[in-house]
Amino acid sequence: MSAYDPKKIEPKWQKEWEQAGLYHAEDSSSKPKYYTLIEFPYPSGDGLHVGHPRPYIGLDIVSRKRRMEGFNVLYPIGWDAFGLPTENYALKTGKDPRIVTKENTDTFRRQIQSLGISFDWSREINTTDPEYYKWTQWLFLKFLERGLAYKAKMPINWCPKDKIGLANEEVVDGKCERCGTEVEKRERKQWMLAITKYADRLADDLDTVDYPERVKIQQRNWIGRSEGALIKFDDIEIFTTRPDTIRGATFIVMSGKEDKFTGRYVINPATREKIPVWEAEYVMADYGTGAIMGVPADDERDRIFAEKHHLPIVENYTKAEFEDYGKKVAKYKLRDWVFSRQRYWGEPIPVVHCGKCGIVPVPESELPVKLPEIKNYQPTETGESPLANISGWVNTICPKCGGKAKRETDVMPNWAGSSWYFYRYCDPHNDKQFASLEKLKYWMTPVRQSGGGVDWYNGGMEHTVLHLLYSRFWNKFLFDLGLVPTSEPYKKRTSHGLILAEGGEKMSKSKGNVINPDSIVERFGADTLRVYEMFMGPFEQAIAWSESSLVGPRRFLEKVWKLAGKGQTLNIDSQGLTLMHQTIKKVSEDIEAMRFNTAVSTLMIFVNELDKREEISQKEFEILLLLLAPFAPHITEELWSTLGVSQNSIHTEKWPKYDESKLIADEVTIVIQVNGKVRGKFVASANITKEKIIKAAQEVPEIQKWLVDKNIKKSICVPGKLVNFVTS
RNA sequence: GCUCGAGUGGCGGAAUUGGUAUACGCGCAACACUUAAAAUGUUGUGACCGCAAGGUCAUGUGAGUUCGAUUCUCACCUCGAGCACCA
Repeated sequence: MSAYDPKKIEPKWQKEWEQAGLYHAEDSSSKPKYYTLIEFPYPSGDGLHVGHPRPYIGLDIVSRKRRMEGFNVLYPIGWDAFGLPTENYALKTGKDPRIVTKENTDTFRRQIQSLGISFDWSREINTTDPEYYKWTQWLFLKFLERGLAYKAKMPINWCPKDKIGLANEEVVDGKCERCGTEVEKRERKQWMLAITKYADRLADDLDTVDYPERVKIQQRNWIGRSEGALIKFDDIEIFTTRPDTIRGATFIVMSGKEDKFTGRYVINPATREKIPVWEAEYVMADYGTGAIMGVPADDERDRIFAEKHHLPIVENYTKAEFEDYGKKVAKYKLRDWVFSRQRYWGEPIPVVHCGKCGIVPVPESELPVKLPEIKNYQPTETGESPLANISGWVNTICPKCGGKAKRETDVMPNWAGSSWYFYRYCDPHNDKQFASLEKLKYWMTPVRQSGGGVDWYNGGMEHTVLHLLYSRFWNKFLFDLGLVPTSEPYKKRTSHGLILAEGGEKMSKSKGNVINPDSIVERFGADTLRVYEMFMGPFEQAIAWSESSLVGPRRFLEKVWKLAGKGQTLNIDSQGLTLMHQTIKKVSEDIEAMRFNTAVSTLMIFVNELDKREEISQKEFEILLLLLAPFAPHITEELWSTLGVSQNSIHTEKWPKYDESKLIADEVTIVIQVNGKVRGKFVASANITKEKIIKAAQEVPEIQKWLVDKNIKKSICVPGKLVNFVTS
């Protein structure tokens, strides 16, 4: 038998799978559907690093298992390619961002394809493709049409030296990242999306989805709903979440720069007493009404304030019914979404400004409003987008009156394209609609459980607030218009941990510690990289890369390869049978719970056991290959093809089932404890009774010295596991 | 400051309806094969005491509950993530 050579078999099978269309999702099928989704990458100029594939491999394993379980699986990929780094690169080099994006996506595609991820490449999308952003613009017009997109004055970060607006990310310690100048706030009219209109539903509907609890908590905290009451103390209206404590209110505090008494008094409507009005820093101007009632007996901060300034504290007051004094309201931390950027590399906002007609949407027939090709990507000195310099593009005619008009020069934030990309995957080549309702219904309507949307969405913890919330908001809006079939976009959400550099630091080009998967594939093979990334630690935890640990998974695959050359037998003894069924059960369950690390170790134990034997049965080897196939798709396909049991790809074979009755071993080891300490053990048949265990345990020679001259006060017995003698 | 996580061998980690702590892997050591090395294989590998048999200690620290605690309760320490005075 030849040696295991991943360089020979991996490209061969990748080509074959692609030609056979093995991973193409079918838009109609007699099989039940399953939609697995990873966050589509931003194709940065740094190329792929070994952290990128971790989530792709994780959901690839789930997707491959689902196919083997008989599902019609949609596992797509694309590129979230608008955004700052590419634009800044263009600014520096003068290179067209389209070219840069093309180069970067070509690199990413080649690298991802070398890993054998079962993406359906026929559905690849790119947010910077006019055929794609046409629909991003169309969706924006829907928001405009329904009054949810509006213009408002909002502050932006302004660098007075560079004369450009800065993203938060470009402001470091209040200074411009490039030149170090102190950043100023400047008011600008900005496009806004009214996400706050959906605040209640975004919070409430978290109860209907399967997200990790900490993700739900973060979303709820971000929305920040608090229910309370508005109460008037004369002309000052305050907001409180504890209106029942009003009889304990002995002062009013308004937002201010420092603690000071205003000289004013107002009447507490509950007690009819005159109370002082103060100003203090601890009251926030933009939350609630910017004023609170001070209840020092009930609120810690109010008490500290009262003690500091010798204000009265009333301890024993009676609870009030707030309806008598105020009205019930809910307040939110969530603010409307600033939706415009004064930049180039984004989707143009498809409206024109007409002197006569005002803001006029670009008609659907004229979409997409294409980004013009330009030479200079520098924003204008007035803070407008570089697009404002292209007079041939800016000057247009009003679609309504035919008079002279100017195009909007702001573009959308890069959250826009990622707020709806998962619909496009369902119908990626549709030139009539962003996606047909029929196809959305097929892919996003639940098959078995309640709740709808993408069946399983995995992403990074860094996106659990903004991206998740924004896309849920778009989904709810489109659901209300009857354009999408479910009120929530994702049924189940999980997250993965970062892969850090060997020293535990984040990988970045600037630190020079980026590990490129190409070199790993070259030296160890894609299957080894895949198994290693799954084996290295818990999937949802951040973990440091370790070059020296890669040999473990490689040795494991070598062992699997060698098993194919072992002598064969038809017999499996009962111990072997038990191990095989236990392995099926454990690997199946671990994949569902994303415990990939223990799934791999279970497979290693199985392989070690088979490796010890002179002969193995074909059945055991088949089961091993089937269970390993989602983790290491190339080596298993190669070995499967030489086995000759089937003409099919292993990836379309049936996922093994375990037999409940075979899980329990005939014999078990019973641990003997004396006063809670392990003193010995013995082997007994699995169905031995308690009485027999206790009797047999006392007869074990090494136990007797611990029992001599002692009275056994109590014997505790866990059948099949343990016995504990408590002595006096 | 608040909230949520997490602390287990030399290293990554495993084990929870409370029941053999350290699975699996890396590393290390010895041996086999080899002229030699690599690769591979075999054996060993928590700490301490002991010639050995064996014993004692050990899951961040200290208490508690229990026949029995990595797992449950309380207090504290350290690290990480998120949020910024949210009434």
